[in-house]
Amino acid sequence: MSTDAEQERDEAGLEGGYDPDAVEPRWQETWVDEEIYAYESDPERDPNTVYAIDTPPPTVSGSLHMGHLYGHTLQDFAARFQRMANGDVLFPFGYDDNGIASERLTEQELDIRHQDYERREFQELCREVCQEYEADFTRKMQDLGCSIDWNSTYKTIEPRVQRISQLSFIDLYEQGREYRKKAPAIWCPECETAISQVEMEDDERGSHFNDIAFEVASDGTDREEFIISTTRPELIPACVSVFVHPDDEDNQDLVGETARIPIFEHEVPIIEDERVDMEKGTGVVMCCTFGDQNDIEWYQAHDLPLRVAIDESATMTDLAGPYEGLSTEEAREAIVEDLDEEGYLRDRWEITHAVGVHERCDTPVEYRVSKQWYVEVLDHKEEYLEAGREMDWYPEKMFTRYRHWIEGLEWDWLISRQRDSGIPFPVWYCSECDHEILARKEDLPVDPLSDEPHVDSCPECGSDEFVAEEDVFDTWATSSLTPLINAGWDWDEEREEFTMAKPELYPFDLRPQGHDIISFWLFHTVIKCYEHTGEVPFDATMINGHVLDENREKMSKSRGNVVAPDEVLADYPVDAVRFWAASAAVGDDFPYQEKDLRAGEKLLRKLWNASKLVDTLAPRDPDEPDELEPIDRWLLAELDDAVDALTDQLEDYEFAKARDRLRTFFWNTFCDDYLEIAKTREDSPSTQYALRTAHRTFLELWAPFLPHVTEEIWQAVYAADDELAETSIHTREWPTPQGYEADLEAGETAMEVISALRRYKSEQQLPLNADLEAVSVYGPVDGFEDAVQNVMHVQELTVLSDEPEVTTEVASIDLEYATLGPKFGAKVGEIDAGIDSGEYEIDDEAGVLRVAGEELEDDLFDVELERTYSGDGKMIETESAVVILEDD
RNA sequence: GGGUUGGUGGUCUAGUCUGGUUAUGACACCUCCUUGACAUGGAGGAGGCCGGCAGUUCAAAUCUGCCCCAACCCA
Repeated sequence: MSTDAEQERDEAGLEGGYDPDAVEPRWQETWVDEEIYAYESDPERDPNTVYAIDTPPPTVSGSLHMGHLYGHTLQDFAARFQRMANGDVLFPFGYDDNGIASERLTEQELDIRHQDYERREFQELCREVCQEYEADFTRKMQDLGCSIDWNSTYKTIEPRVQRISQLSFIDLYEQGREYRKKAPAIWCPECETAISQVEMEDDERGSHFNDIAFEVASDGTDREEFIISTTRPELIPACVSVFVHPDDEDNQDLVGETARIPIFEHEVPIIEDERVDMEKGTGVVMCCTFGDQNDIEWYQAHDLPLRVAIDESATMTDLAGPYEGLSTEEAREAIVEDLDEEGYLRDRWEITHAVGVHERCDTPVEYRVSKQWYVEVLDHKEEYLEAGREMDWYPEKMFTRYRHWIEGLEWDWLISRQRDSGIPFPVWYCSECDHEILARKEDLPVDPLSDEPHVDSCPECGSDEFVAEEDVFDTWATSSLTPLINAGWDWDEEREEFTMAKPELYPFDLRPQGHDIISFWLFHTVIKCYEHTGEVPFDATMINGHVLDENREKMSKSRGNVVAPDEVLADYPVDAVRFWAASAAVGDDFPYQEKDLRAGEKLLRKLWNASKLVDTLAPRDPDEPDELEPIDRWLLAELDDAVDALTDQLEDYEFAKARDRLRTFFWNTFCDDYLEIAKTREDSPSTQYALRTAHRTFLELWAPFLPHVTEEIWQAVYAADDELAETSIHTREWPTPQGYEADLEAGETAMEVISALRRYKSEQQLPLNADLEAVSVYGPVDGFEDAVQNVMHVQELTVLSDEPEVTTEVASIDLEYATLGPKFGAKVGEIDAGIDSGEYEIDDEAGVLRVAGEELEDDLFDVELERTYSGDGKMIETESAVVILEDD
């Protein structure tokens, strides 16, 4: 395989056009085969010299989408730049395959039910099914040309990660940061598990508002009944009280009375509470076990009883009497019908409203009281906020999202899930006294359902009967541990402490993350790792925006505007896609645009063709002459500036700025200006040296953005005959400024003069290589005379030491407002007026401008002269030169 | 409903934190040109009251307030 590739590489030259279809897959394969991006750990290595990325693992059961492509491409820009600039880079890859999504995938693929299998068996099946998906995902990722170290991968379902997850649980437990408690929790009746707040989202659903009459059972008021409005009549059997707002004068008479529930006949108190929304319905509301979060708050605040009418699968319980066994939907219809029949239903109309649903299955959630495990977070909000402050945020403004999320936290983190697969809690309970028995760290990973606890009897009560914890961890409890997984965190039995196999990686340099999941994935990772290590796990976090469609609208399956990476890559080179990916400022959403991809393709061709030209103009490895000529020194000095600017921008993750800076400098300055001049100077050793230096540097500077085309050209032109690991452009040192000094003003002026002459030819409809008879230049172009003369085909070029015969008059006066304003303040208006009306005097002797009774020093104004040329030929003015053309 | 971020030629955008009078570039459009690589190239041109309204200031795309629109997060 690799010999084929090597052979092809040797044969590759710069003949013909650039063929990305052939070149890109060839390099992708070679890079992977020869492990160009492999990271070799050295625990002794100075952490400051390693650049490590903590890549959040994608859910493998989903297909690769533009978000994956974009996110990983951004990371790759950073990885490739850092690898060149600093040397050691870890760019790992993980697969998140222990979530509900993977379980469902396995069930579908194999047409099985997880309930029919033992937990370990089912996990084994999950692993098998996911493996195929992972292989496919890996192939697609490799097609993106990212410099991932494919030796450093992990799966969240693998035993090593299970062990780390369980270690994490035990460590937090021992620190007293976890507790098990019976409390209301958000519940998905479809998945039959508790879920956390972040897994619930709002969805607009059609429903009915029902006005239902409740009788007053006590006699403290004249009223015999009142009306409540509800969208969930099936909760009537679960009603435990009725609430009225303290400011609600119309209904004050009800407070303190007792209501009788229709059909079910049980009686409940009427209580006042300011959480009632007076604007909604009649202002009287029922409180049930549980319709929404308000019900939970009331239950806790007013010490109300529980009436559980809905079970874990959303089926009515015996409390619902005749409706027992019905689903909530069936019960809703049946109850409404019966209420209507008995005269309690007073009105009913259709509405749409926001319903909380489980994001995985879109099922409306219930609230259920159950015993669950929680991680305490509310008491450490300040510390987590401080951890966020310690990280560098790119862009900075994203920190506010993190801050607001933490400030708004109201629940501790619920980490137990009632699933049959997933990573089990390493816990048993004493069947007598409910004492918690945790597994020993050295025994992990364990599954309490098939493993025995390490004690024979309960240390509390001596009982020898144990009940295994059946619950498994929330996915985030595992996927929040990726920095620890990547660094090889583990419990060292002998030293009795946590250790890391690759301590030099931690804390990681960069954490990439989509802006929509800062609040859970990033947040959970920060707090978990912080609690385990006492350190913030990342130095910096880079928040990427979303890829929108061509009309700047969000891509979604329902809208049918999703663009698949496969389709894009079938039409465009990966390097062109990367060029597009670099177009947006990090953090901004940006549209998928074919025109940007075409612009990328054009750049690849330009780079290829310019390389071909350079190859014909100069030998590949010329010696540096003792003295560089001005035009060549000028180019290299400009190149130094570009290297400087680019290095800073890439360090700050300003990929869009770096891309534009480099493109402009390469295309306009190097190709349009310098290469045209170089064509006329190919025999000059100075130019040969500058051409090659610039060309090599350009390839290196482009390498993080365009890894394939730069490697192809580099190997064809410059690489020695050696191992690819030694010769790849991607393992080279990032360029540094060489300290060239040049007369930048003269260079700039010369380019202006050339532009002016080009414009003249264009206006005269002349070919650009047409001869010009005689040109005179007045302006600083020292050392660039030959360049101007040769490239513009000027037969006779004269540099004037004095201004040409012109009559001048003042055309306008430009004021330096930046210094004038602070100095003269309100007087500026008068000064402006004086100049406009011509009431001013320029004193050339003293170098001052007298206007509006003030004397302005010469640094405060610029006189723009209108020149009228009276000699032979045509005069062209540029910013800092005057050009005279005689051409008849 | 609350918060955050953004709104700049036809399209995408730079500039906004740190106010300074000609608002950046690319794409599309029009005109012209076979430069020793690239016509998938090159030169030039037209096109913007910087979302709206007020305010601060000698001066506002930039600062302040209100409003409109969009996205995201949270209810």
